[in-house]
Amino acid sequence: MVLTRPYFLRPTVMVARSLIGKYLVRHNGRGTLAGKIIEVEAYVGTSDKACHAAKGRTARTDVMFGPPGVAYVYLIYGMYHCLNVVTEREGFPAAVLIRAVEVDGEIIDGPGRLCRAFDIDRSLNRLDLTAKQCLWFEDRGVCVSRSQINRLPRIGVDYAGEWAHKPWRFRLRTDEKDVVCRED
DNA sequence: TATTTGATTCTT
DNA sequence: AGAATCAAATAT
Repeated sequence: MVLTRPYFLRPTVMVARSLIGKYLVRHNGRGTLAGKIIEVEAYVGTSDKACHAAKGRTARTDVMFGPPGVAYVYLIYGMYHCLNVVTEREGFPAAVLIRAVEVDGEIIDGPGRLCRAFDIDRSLNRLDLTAKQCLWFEDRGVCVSRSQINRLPRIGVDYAGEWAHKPWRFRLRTDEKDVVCRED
């Protein structure tokens, strides 16, 4: 089932954690590719110094101020793209960065490599990810309990001072098998 | 208008 | 440890 707008209209950290185990699905001229999400990061509001929106509403960050469930794709270090999905209400800038997925048992680690594998670039910026066009999220019934998720500091945000330490990176544990499925 | 930097990755 | 490579932010 495709994740809809209300799913993303929630606190960003909650959306980030719940995206672990969901699927990212890409449909393009070469067919359809789906990957289980295993790592994400939350970026929350103008007070979060690591969030691009901390600089205010600019041409670049404008999309984060818009409605949730929309793609925010940007170019980093001149050569790699990063995929985010906008969260929370319109007017509150926040998003979740998709850092790693698993496709057919193979882990695609890192936002730049992920975007390369999924053929994602800035032409997909502002795409509605709830409209099932050429990129969307699916819940395929995979149950991930809180004990299977590691909370870690975000990567590459040392410049953000105190905000750099916030444990807003979520990664699926791969060292532990046969974890009982349970809601919490 | 010029310089610096960065939500990265690959090579040395 | 450093290069690749460029848009956006910041300094001048």
